[in-house]
Amino acid sequence: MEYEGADPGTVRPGGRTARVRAAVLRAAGDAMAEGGFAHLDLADIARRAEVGKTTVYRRWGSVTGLVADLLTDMAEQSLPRTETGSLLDDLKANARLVQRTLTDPRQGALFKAVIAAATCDARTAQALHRFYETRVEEWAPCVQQAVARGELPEDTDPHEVIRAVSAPLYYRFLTTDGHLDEATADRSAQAAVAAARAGVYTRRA
Amino acid sequence: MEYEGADPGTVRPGGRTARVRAAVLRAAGDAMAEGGFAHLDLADIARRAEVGKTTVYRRWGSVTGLVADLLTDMAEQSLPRTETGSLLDDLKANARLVQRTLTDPRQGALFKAVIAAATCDARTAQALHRFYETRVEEWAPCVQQAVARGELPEDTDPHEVIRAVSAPLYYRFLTTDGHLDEATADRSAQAAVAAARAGVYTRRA
DNA sequence: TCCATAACGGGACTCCTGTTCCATTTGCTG
DNA sequence: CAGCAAATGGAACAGGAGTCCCGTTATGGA
Repeated sequence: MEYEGADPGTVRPGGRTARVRAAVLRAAGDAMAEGGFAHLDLADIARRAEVGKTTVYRRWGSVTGLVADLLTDMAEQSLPRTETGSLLDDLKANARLVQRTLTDPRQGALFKAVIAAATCDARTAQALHRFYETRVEEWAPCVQQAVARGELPEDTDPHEVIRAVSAPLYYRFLTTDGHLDEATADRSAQAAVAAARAGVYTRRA
Repeated sequence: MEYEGADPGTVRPGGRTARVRAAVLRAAGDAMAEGGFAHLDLADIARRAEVGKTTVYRRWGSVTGLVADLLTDMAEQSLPRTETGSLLDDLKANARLVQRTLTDPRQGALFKAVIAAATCDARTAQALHRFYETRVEEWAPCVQQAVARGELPEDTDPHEVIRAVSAPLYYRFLTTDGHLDEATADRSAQAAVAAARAGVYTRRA
């Protein structure tokens, strides 16, 4: 009577298991970028990954489960952050990074699909939240430095400022057909700085 | 040889056809609010609406097509706007309206599903864009009045300001698990005002 | 190196989504 | 109010997504 509840892939995570996971996650990303969330089919992903259909169903169970795993994988690979010494420039760099990501054909489609998946399943939503939490955490220091330099009020919430930079870009990305250009990215950084300076993001406000 | 390309429901839009459309759209809204976009099944919607499954497939064809129709229907029913004479108060009212909508269990789930559907299909995305365009258009006047009063720079883009109010709320709604409260709504209004005053949303900026 | 078994892969099977056909109902027009 | 055809609805059908079974492969530990 062993532990039968152990998820497949957790007892022997190395070798073939790891290769299969990498291939499937890659294939899932490709499929989402090409067809979007709705047309996603686990059998097709298995074919792309040159892996048995049964394996995909056994290890991930559903499309949303697979996306959740993909998101935890994405959260682990972090991107380098700039460090210019100026809050506005740092936030502009962040905004342009987001803008480039969402504008890129493959990445943009991928993010759309991932967001769609997260709205359909609680576990996937948690994975998405964690992904953005790590991204926000990575960029928070540049706000903290601005606070230390006296550019911003003492009790400014760094996370809120970083989120304020991304928010307009994602909002445009999802709810308008206007294209996201660099000027838009710069505006969102400027807006975040203006609001932060005005003390909107202080914790006690 | 008549016009065979005419979509079903367009030649005799009255009577039964209209009743069927209303029943199906209502059922679609219910289904989306309950199960989310992924578990959406046209046969189930037909059952809820007490309508033949064939009818739903013939008139709307797919889940995304149905959502697109639902969105044009939603865009037509407009909500009343406040008129307080103060930009900040107007925008706070707008922000709280959005916050209440997204927080409401049924409406919130519905919007999640609708956004998910829009990421999967170009036609549905267009319908979603038009929906937000009309909403933004409705609220733009209060920004224009603020410009007229001299509260904001001359060439401020009113649409951008309204979008700036909603953006943080939607961003939180989709990418974090933090709950949307009135304080958050007020902050987004304050941030929009601060940025607008700083001239971030002027057209030539 | 060798063994126990975790993990994979193929194929058959089931159920459900979406399509097609045709009879019936019911708007619209004269 | 009468008739034509638009629109609906039921039933049968087809195709594909997801499950199950069991033999095969190869991992991790001794």
